[in-house]
Amino acid sequence: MGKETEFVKEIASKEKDFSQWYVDVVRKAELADYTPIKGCMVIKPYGYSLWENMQAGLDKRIKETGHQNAYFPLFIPESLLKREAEHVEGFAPEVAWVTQGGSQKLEERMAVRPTSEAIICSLYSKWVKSWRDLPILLNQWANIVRWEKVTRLFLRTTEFLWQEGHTVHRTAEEAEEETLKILFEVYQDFIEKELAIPVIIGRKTEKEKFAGALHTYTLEALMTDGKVLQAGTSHNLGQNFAKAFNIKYLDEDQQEKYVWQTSWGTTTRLIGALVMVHGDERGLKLPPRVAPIQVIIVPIMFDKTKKEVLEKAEEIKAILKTNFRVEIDARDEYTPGWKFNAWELKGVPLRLEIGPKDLSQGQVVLVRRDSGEKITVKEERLGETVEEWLDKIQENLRAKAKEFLEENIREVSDYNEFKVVIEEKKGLIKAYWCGKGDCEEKIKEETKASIRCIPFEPGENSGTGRCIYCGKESSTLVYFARAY
RNA sequence: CGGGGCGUAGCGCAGCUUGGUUAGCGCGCUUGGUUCGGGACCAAGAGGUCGGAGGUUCAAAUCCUCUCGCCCCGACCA
Repeated sequence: MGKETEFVKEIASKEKDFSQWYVDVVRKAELADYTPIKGCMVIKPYGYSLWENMQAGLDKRIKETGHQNAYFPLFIPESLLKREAEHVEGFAPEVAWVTQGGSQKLEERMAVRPTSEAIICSLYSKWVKSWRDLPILLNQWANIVRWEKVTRLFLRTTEFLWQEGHTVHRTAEEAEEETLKILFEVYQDFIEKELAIPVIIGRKTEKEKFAGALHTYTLEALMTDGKVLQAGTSHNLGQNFAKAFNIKYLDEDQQEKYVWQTSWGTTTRLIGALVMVHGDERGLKLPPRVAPIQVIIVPIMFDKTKKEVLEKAEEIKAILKTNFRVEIDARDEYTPGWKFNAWELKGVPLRLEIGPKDLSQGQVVLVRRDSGEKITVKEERLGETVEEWLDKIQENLRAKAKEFLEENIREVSDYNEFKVVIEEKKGLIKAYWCGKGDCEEKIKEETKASIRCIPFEPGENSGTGRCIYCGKESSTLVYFARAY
């Protein structure tokens, strides 16, 4: 590896200092940077372009499953936020308050939304009268503010971007069905297919669920440092908010009933996941489906042939542009080698080199970011080859991540072994749990590992075992890990 | 919010212990020229409220107090 790493002068070693590597990649790849405001980052054009591609993939799925976008206010009056007791208690420590408008002190202070259940439910109570008004299936793309004590680029910032869905249903079954539909058809499908990140799916424990929800489903992704990141959540709110906000409808049977609700969200945090799942010593590695630039053309410009090479590069760009996101790096002041490294750091999936030798032979050179594999392609086969290779890269990234995930799930039945594994190997541990919050808490205190989720698959694990902590007989097998 | 570390040119750092005239180095940047298939080279230049505020002193990047920010490890979270 020695010689390989010599190329990377700008970022810390992923092997030796993962945290610093992460920060370096985010900044040097120009995804984001710090700002004069504590805990708030700027998402730079390259990073924002990535986010836009991610938004498009999510938005498409959200709409395909019958939802519409809307936009609700940034501010939430304190009285509304306080309606649902568990909810306000959960968010209280991290709410930012507006107490003054201009020179006037406000009669009632307003929260800058830490999430929008309260404001949206207050409107739903106005909108819902009859069973014919249901369901309501809305999503909003918005910014959120949570006054976090410790922040990290993309992973935890004071202000962040997300989408939050808020739905209202007639029956409990319908709400549960919605919660699961979002989990699988929207989130899992998007994260695995577009981001090439495999996820572990399941239900959160009481301790870990959303404040105010009946229960929370989650998608957990494993980062290459062995810690997991919650990639998305889908909550079945039951009737908690319906009762707090008085959302009732008159049913066909002439009975007045409370509605059943869900909410669900994913955030710009997914960008952090992308970095930490696929990145390597040389920087970012972006899945082609969401990469802002899928093909970067680097012309090899000798004095005598510069003009012809550039013309050909433009011609190729024009052809590829109909199907792919492609750019030319024709900057005079950098050598090809420098450009190769720079675009690798930025994670561009495919590099296309074209020089005088290629010109004379009607070919170009293609190089994969994920494997380093290099081939020459005849010009007439370029379009199909690029398409094929982008697909292969997407699939390879997914397969690599999947392999890493599977290698790092370990079933453990002895608590001492648990401690050793979590400390030395990290990753996910599958173990039986008695269901008591006490055991969950003790394990977290002693090992820093939390229960990430209770997986769905009871079928194949219908056996029983002993709680990893107290030894009590249990049929609940759960995933533990240290998390971001 | 507790423990630790850091803050000096765009980036990475030296100088601080033991205060002293003009604050250095590498990369980057500007100009000119030669280059270009894996981070090119030569020459000449530009660039600093030493994170901020206050204090000690004839004199502060250096000593003292306060403060802001970032990173790491904990408690909290998407």
